[in-house]
Amino acid sequence: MNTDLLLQHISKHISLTGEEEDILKSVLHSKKIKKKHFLLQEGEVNKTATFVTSGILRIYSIDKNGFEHILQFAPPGWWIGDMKSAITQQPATLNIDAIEDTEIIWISKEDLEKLYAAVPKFERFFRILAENSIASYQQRLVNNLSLSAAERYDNFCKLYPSLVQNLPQKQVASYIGVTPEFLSKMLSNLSEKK
Amino acid sequence: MNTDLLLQHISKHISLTGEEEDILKSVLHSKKIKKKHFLLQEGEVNKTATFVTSGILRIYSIDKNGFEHILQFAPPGWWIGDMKSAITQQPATLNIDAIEDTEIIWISKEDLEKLYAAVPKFERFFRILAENSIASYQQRLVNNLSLSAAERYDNFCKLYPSLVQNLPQKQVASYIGVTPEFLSKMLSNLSEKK
DNA sequence: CGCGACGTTGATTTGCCTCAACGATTGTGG
DNA sequence: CCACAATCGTTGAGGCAAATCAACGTCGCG
Repeated sequence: MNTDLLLQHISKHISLTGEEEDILKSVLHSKKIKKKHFLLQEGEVNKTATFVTSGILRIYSIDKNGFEHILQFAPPGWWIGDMKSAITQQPATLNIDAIEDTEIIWISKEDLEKLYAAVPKFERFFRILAENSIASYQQRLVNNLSLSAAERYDNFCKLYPSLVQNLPQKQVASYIGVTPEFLSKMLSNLSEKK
Repeated sequence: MNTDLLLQHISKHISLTGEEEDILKSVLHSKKIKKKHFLLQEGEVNKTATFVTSGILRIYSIDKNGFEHILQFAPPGWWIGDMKSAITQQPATLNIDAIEDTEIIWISKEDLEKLYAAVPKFERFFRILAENSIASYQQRLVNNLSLSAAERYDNFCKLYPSLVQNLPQKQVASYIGVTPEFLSKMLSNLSEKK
């Protein structure tokens, strides 16, 4: 298991002794998820904290008409999960699958509680992580409420330049909240204006 | 200062000794905010954690055309803040003001750090708080991406029945993401169908 | 090779917005 | 306590951004 990226990510917010690092490593597991395969499906319970080390995951809901709405992409270095299900241990309403072959590191909810007990510093780490996540959800909401589709697209490109290159266009459309057809027309209008 | 509601709220997630409670109380301040007055304005830095004990606050952005978009209401028992500004200590892009006369308890960022150092349990408390907040932002985003205006209104009424009673209709419109005119028409259509 | 996912383009529809005018209610200063 | 302004909700006419539906070309992959 390649824990380099995870340890590097953690060390940005808290510093661990060798011993604490060992405790952490004792609860880590790794897993590979093939393209289009699920890490979590609506109805299952989200029982782990998940960190992406390679590839890309996405988390999305499926509405009553069968359309997907992407909440977040998780490239390497990102955490992902259905938070409501993780907290309540009730069935998830969100789905997580792999856009390309992906590797993750995961920690079970039980082990995470043990980790908090053994090394309280991790409470701090995940607090900081969660607060950063709130900040980006607040921003995302503001954007959805106040920007036009073209502006949301622009914003997405600036925020995730590397993702835009690697994602099918319809995934970007689903993230910014428009139909694939509309995004296609928007982009062709945009390029002919130049 | 009336700390009952706050202590009760905290005790749902962690339990404090008498001594720890005293340490907490030593960093608490209270403040009254009159209706329509600001707690935080775009451009200022969010330097405190804020807990509402009476009244209602709202947090919102103002777009380039001058329209307000409400991210959250905070009735008694809720925390509120511009998370990005609180983390980075950069100027806020969000505004917080009082919908009615309101009382809050606040903790400065510096004191909060001291509190974390003195009583690490509070890292846990705010981690749990933040994770719950993420869960509701995820749900809010799903709703905004997948529901019609009427469905979002319905949802809001079910989620915050007491708020719907006490808020001016235009505030609800701003929260669910429609114009006041449209919400008005929606509601009159809805009632004539019955 | 052939199938299925993806992107494109066009015609049409629609959910929601804009602008404007008008009562009703609230609140505030004289 | 009244007069006036400000805010709020309502209603209507018209407009626009984005959705819908359908048809078609293309490419990557099994």
